[in-house]
Amino acid sequence: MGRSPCCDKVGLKKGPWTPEEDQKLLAYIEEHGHGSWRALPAKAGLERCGKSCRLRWTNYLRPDIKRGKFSMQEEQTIIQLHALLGNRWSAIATHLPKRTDNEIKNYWNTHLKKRLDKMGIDPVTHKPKNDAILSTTEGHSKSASNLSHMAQWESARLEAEARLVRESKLRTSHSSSPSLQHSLIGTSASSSSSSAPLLPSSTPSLDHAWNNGCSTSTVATRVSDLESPTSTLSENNAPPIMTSVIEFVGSSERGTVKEEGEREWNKGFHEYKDGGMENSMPFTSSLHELTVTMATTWGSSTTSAHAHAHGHVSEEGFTNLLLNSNSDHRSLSPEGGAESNNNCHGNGSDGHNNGNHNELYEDNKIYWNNILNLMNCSSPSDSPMF
DNA sequence: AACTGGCTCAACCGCGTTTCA
DNA sequence: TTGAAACGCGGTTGAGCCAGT
Repeated sequence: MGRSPCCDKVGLKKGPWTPEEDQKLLAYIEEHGHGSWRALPAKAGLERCGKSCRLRWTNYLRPDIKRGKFSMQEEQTIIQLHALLGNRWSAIATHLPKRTDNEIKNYWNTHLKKRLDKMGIDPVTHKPKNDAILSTTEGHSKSASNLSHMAQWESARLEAEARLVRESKLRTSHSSSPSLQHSLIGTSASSSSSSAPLLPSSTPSLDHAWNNGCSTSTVATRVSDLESPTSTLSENNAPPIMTSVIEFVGSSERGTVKEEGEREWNKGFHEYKDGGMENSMPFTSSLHELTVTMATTWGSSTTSAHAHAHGHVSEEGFTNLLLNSNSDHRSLSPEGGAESNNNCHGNGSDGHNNGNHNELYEDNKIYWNNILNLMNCSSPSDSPMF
């Protein structure tokens, strides 16, 4: 289990990539796919380690990477997901199409963290720094403390999903075209990671492959909009996930995952309830009831509701939910916090630094409403486990 | 013009996980 | 079953840029 020795080799170049190196790497991958990263540098005529090549490709050269400023919506999504998932950048990147985990991580560290800090919110815990401010709103404090629980559950959920994806890959591979099959099996089954889909050797154009890869799958659904540059679940992307969900309904494998998840969520629910959050979250006494509740709650989204009616929801639902929660005026909590979404930690946030506690409190309140709404929406039934 | 300090982000490092012989 | 190799993730670094003095 030792460290990968690839970067220890003497004579390998480090540091910034030159345009010539980029060109070589691009040309090679366009023609052959990356295959084994380890073997790639030699084959491509690069004096780099495979790891460096992979990083350069995933973070910079890939054709589907969106560069430039983050939109406000993206910022909010990052903040909300960070509150739920912590520093799981690849998982966060899953929900931000065309952004790399590295980019998100950098953006968080250089912009968002500071912004939250200025707002008086601890960027690590997402709890208000000044507890006194919230002392009159015990519910929010409890919400804050329970958030870490939620994050743990979400982690468990993601892991369960990853298992599901892993299984689905194996399953779908039997019915997929050989090239895609190669692509799916060839990727790592790691929960949060997989390399970019391998390109069929006959693929004439890289862009073409990226744009059409999904269509060759048995899952014709194009969820390529959800593709995330680096990511894990995203790359395998929604299609495999959805496939697995569809295929596993009623199957024993799915049942296993479901049971696991059910136990976790039941456990979580009790902790959650003990924490006084039962009013903020549509937990119900039975999974069926929960599903129905969520389907009803999500009535505004046909897709989501439909998915819930079948007991599962794809990643897409979660992402859309995040994004929609920023733009529409759904009010899922009694306070209707979603209505104020757009200003709490976006552009307007910097205007709240002057120590006005009322304003700060309002900011925090809105902020937490957002997160709680998010949790409402991305709650258990969101998971394929259900 | 020169210096300084802060900021940004590409790239590296080290570790944990997964794969495979 | 085991251990080495390969891979991917998150934390960290440092070169380059820019604004302020």
